[in-house]
Amino acid sequence: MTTTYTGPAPADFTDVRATNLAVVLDYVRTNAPCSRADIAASTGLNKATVSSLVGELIERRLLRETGMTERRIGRPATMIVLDGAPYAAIGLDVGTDQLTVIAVDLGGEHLLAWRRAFTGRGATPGRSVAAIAALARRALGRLADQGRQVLGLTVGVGGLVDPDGVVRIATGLDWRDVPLRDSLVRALGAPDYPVTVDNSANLAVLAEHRYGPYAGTPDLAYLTSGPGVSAGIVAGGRLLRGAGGYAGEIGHFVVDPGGPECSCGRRGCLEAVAGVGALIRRLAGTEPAGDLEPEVAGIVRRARAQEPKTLAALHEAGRHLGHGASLLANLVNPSVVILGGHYVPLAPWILPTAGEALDTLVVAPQPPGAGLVASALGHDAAAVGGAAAVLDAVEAGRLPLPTA
Amino acid sequence: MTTTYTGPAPADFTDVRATNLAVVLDYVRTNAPCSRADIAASTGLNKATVSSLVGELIERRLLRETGMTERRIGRPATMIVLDGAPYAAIGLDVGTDQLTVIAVDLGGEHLLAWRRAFTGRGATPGRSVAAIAALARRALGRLADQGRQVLGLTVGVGGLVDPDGVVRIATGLDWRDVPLRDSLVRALGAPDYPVTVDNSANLAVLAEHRYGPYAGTPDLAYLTSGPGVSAGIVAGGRLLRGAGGYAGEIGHFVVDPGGPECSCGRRGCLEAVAGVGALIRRLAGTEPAGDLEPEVAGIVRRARAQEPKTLAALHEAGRHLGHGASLLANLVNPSVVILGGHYVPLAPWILPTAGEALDTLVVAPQPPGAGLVASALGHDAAAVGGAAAVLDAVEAGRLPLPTA
DNA sequence: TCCTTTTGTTTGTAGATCCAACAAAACTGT
DNA sequence: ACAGTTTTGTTGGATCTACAAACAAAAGGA
Repeated sequence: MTTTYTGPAPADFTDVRATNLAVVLDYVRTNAPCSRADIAASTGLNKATVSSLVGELIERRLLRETGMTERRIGRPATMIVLDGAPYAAIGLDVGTDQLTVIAVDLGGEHLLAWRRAFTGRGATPGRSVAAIAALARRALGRLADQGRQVLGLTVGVGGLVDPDGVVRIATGLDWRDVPLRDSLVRALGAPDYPVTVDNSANLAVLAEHRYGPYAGTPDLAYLTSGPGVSAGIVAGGRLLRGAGGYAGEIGHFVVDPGGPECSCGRRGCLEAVAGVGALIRRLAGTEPAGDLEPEVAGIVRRARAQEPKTLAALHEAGRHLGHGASLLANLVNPSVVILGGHYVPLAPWILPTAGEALDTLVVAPQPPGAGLVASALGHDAAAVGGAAAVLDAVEAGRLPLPTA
Repeated sequence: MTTTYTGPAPADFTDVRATNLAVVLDYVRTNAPCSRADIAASTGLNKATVSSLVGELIERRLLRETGMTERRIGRPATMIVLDGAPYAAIGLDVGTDQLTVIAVDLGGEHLLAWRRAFTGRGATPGRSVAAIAALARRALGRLADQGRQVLGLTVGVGGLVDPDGVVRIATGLDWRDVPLRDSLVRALGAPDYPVTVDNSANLAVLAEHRYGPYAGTPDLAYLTSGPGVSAGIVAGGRLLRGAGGYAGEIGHFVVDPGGPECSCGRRGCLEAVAGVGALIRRLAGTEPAGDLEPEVAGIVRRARAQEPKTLAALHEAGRHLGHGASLLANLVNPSVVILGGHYVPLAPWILPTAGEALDTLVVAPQPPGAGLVASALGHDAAAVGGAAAVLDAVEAGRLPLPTA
C-alpha cells in the first residue's frame, strides 16, 4: 500500500541531531578555529550538547582538535578546526570547449584543479560522456592515492537538466535527452557516493553562495555567458530549481525586438545581443567555435587600446545585460546580481552601462552597494559550485559514515 | 553580547513536536475526516505518537472528534476533523477602490466576506489607514461575538512592502513609505495576535497554493492586474520574497519598446500594454479611476458581442501577457502560471493568444497541462491569501496557546 | 460463543537536549 | 608561593519525545 501523502515530513530525534551536527559544522567552517565554548555561546546550544556533537564530528573525522590555544585568563580552550585530510568533494564542469574538474576538502581548500581540452560540439554524446568519465576517474584516482573518501561528484552542464540528471537540451554541446547521470554512474562502476548533474549556472551561484564575497547572503542571482546566457538563483538561502529543474533560463528573453537574429529563430534575445558568443561574432567577425577564452582576451586587448568599435559594442552589450539583470532584480529581488563566466574579464567595460541600465529599470528601492558586480571566483566557478553542492548535501544531513 | 551568527538555527525537542503537530494538522486538513490509525499509516508516525499529538491538538481545540464511524470489520475508528468553531484567521486586501476582508476558520470555511467602497487615491494615508482599521475592527467584533479567537490578521497592499510592514511604494494608492503595520497595530490596541502586511500578489499566490486547483504544488506563479501588473511566486513550496521583500515586480518589464507610454516614463511596459488599466484606457477611452469592475464588465460585454476592436485589443494584450508570463516560466519554471484579478473575467479572450505566446517563448520542455490558466478563486484571492498566510504561520509552529 | 480484525491506549525503552554542579587549567594579585 | 578568579569542558540527573510491543476495546463473521 503506497502512501500518497506528500505534505510536510514528520520529524524525529535523528533530525534534531542531524540539524545540530550541521549547525556545528557550519559554525566551525565559517569561524574556525574556535572552541566548544565559542560554539555554545554563538549558536545557543548547550555546552554539554556541543561537546557531544563535536565528539561525534571528531569521531566521524569531520572535525579535528588543534593544540592551539589563546593566551587569555581562564582555562585555555582547545581549538577546533575542520579536518582537511579525510574527505573530498568533486565538481566537474562540462564546457563547450573544455572540461574542468575541481576537488575540495571540507574547508574549501582546493585539492586539485584540472582542465582538459574537450570537443563538446561535434563528438557524439557517448564519446563526450566517456571523456567526462575518464577525467573523473583520473581525479578519483588521485584522491584515492591521498587516502581521501569521496563525498560526492556533481557535474555541471550548460543546458536544461532535469531532476534525474538527464540533459534535456544543451545547445552548446548539441545534446538532447542525454542521460548523463545514469551513464556516469555506470561508467564509474556504481559508486557509493552520490553522483548528480545540474545546470552550470546553478552550480556557479552555489559557489558564490558558499565561497564568494557575498557568501551566506540568502538571495543571490548569477548571470553568466558561455555561448549562451543563463542565470542561477539562490532565493531564501536555497537554490531556485523550479518544477522541472529548469529555472534560470534568461537567454532567450527578448531585449531588442529589432536586434540580430538568434539561434532560436527570434530576434534580439539577450543571448543574441549580449552573449559572449554574439560579442565575438560581432567584434572578431569569426564564428565562435572551440575555446572562447582567447577571443575574449582579444576583445579585452582591443578595449584596453580604446578601440572605438570595441568600446561601443561592449557598452551596448552592457546596456542590454543590465536590462536582463533588471529582470532578475525585479522578479527575484536578490541582494546583488553577480556577473560571471566570460563577463568577468569584460566587466570594466560592461559594468558601467549595465549598472546604469539596471538602476533605471529596477523598481524596488535598492540599498547602497546593491546592484551588479563581477564575480571574484573566476572561470572555475561552476566546477567549484559542483563541489559546493556536494558539501551542501553533507551539511544538510548526509554525513559520511563513521570510520567508513 | 550580541551574537552575529546567522547560520542555520539549532533544533530542539520543541521543534520536533511542532513539526509533527503541523504534520498531523496538515494531514487532517487535507484528509478529514480521518482516524488516528489513518494518520499513523500515512505519515509514518507511530500510533502512540499520533495519539499524543492528536490529544494535544484536541486540547488546544484545533481538532475535534466526531461520532462518525465507518462500517467495517474491526473496531470502529473515531474520526477526527478540524475544529471549526474556536478560531479565525483574517485577511484584508486594500484595493484602489475597495477594501475586502475575509475571515476563515482552520478548514478554510468562510466566516465572513465583506467588501467596502474605499477611496484609495486622493485620501491621505492617515485617513486610509483609519478606514482599514475600522473595517478590521468590525470584523474582529463579529468574530468576537462568535466567541472565536483571532489567530492573526494579514493585510495585502498592491505595491512594494518591506519586511517590517512599511509600504514603500503603492502607486495605486499614492502611498510612499507608509508604516501600515505599525499604524494598524496601534489602531487595534496592540493585539496579541500577529498583524502583518504583504504584497497582494504574494498573498493571492498563497491562496492558490492552499485553496486553488493547484493546491500544494510546490512551484506556482501568479500574475494579476489591478491598475498595475504584479506577480506572486511560490518556489520550492515557499513564498519567494527576495532580499528586501520586493520580489515579483514584473509590471515594468518592457515588452514593446515602441508601445504606449507608461506611468513610469518608459514605453511599452507590460503594465502599459497588458494591464487592465491600460486596456480600459484603450477600449473605454476613459481614464480608469475608482472601481475597475464595471469597466471590465463592459469590456466583457463587448467581447461577447464580438466587437472587432475589443477582440483585437484583448488578443494583443493576451500576446503581451503571454510574453510576461514566459519570463516567469523561464526564470522560475513554475508548474503553471495562474492569471488572477481582473484577468479572470477576460480570460476567454486573453488566454488563447497568451498561451500561444507563452508556448513559443518558453525554452524548457513543458509537461502536458502546464502553461497558463485562469484563477478559479475569484476576486477575493488576495484577502483569502491573507488568511492563508496566517494559517501558514500557525502550521509552521505558531500554534495558539492551550485554552488561551 | 469464539475467532478475526482493526483501533487506540498503556507501559517501558532509547535517544537527545538542557541544567547544574564540578573538575581542570590557566592567569592575577598579594 | 599560594590562594582567588576566570574560563573551559565534562559528568550525572531530569525532562521531553518518539518508538516498539503488548494489551484492551469494539466491532463483524463463522
